[in-house]
Amino acid sequence: MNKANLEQSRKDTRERILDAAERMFMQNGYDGTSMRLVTGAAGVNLAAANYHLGSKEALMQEVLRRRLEVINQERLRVLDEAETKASGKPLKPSVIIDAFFGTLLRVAADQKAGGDTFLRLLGRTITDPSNFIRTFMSGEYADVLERYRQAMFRSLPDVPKAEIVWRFHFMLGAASYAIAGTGTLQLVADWQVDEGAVAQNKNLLPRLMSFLIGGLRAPLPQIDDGNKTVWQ
Amino acid sequence: MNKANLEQSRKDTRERILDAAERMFMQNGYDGTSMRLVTGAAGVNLAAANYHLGSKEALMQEVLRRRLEVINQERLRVLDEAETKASGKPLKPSVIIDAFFGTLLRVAADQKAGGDTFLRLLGRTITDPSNFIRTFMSGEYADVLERYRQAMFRSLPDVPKAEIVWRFHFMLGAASYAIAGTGTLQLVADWQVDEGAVAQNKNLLPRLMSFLIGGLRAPLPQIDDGNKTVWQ
DNA sequence: GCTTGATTCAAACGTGCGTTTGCTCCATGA
DNA sequence: TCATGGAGCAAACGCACGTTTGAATCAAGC
Repeated sequence: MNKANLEQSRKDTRERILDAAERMFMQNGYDGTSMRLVTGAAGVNLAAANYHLGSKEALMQEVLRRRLEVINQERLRVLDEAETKASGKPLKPSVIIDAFFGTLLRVAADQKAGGDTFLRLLGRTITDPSNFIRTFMSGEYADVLERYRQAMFRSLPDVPKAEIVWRFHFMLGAASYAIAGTGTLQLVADWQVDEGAVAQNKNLLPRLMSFLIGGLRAPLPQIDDGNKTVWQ
Repeated sequence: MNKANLEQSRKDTRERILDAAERMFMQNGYDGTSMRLVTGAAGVNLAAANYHLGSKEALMQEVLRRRLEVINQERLRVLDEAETKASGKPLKPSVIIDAFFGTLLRVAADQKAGGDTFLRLLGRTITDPSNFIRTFMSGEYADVLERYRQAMFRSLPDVPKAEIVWRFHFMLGAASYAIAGTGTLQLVADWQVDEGAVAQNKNLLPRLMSFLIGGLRAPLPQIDDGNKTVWQ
């Protein structure tokens, strides 16, 4: 075995662990997934997971990081591109929303394998209670969220910033639940029948986009502080 | 000790376990919560949980059931009342949405204690991967979902039913994430500062309602099957 | 040919888990 | 007065967990 093959072999084991972990975490959640389950699914020795990844927490972080890195860099790139094209003018809300949520679904659909699995893992992880996951995700998203927040503020100068933040939260929730693919309440009958249904489903993105933009542009509610501006 | 006091004592222990479990499950998730943690927080003996509730799974189900029962019965009552008042005519979408999500928040806000804790637990449980929770929740929601689905279909006769189901899913996601109170991405700075913030926050409901109705009434997306109807 | 260092592996470590076991306590009612 | 049975309790059960250990394996480099 030459050096390249050795390198390949090492990489294979590590990535097989990551791929299996992604699948198991998606299906069973973090606490519901054991190292034995992961290494069993990956077809490697139990100790290999700790050897290559360090710990269960580090394994989870790497599962999330390796894909979020690609997605969030692309999110920044697309936003940069849109702002360059707009040459200083504020972006339309729909452009920002598509750059954020559309990029997520497009990148996931592009991945050779695991894109769909990751989407559903992400949809569940976003509400995970465990502390180290919340901390890690905050860090991974910090830059992207700050840039998109500013873009939204510029895009909607007449809307109170608190209102924008709230609606961004609602959008995140709607998108997360949809890509999680199967919440507790299985309303869409053919969900989870096909493993690759979420990312492959080309109808999800336009459906989601319509809903999100509709929600974002809805008339502002009447709030205690007397703000009655209609958002249009 | 007379019969009434015995009864009271029995009830107290059982309910203290349920209250503590509700709090711990909300904070740590189902798998992340141990029976020792629950009974410790409740100030009762470890064996008391199995004695009064049977098992950890049964404990979780009872935590959810005792509040969902009240909420879902009220949801049915409010919908019945609205349909009676409409005397056969289809309801407005906003009325249906308020009957579903508004009732949830109002009932939770009414509860003397634990309403807010339960809301956040519910927001997280709705994406829980574990099988027995999904099965249980499906059963608990079956009647309510069927009634509301039919009401929505009648309310929007020109909109494809598949589209209505999708948008109901989006709404569920937006609401769940918002009431979970703290997702991984903490956009709203003052969230989770105050234990009673969600249910007490009178501004959440109007904000959520505006967003949901805006999303529900958004123009229909262009779908592969060529449907271009605008939903208005 | 032999050392080196990275990888694999079976086995074990200690710990925390859900649950069960007997025992004690004590109000109840015949 | 005393048997009855619900409730509380300390202790233990067997098991699965994350992690570590130390030996075995093997290509690479001198």
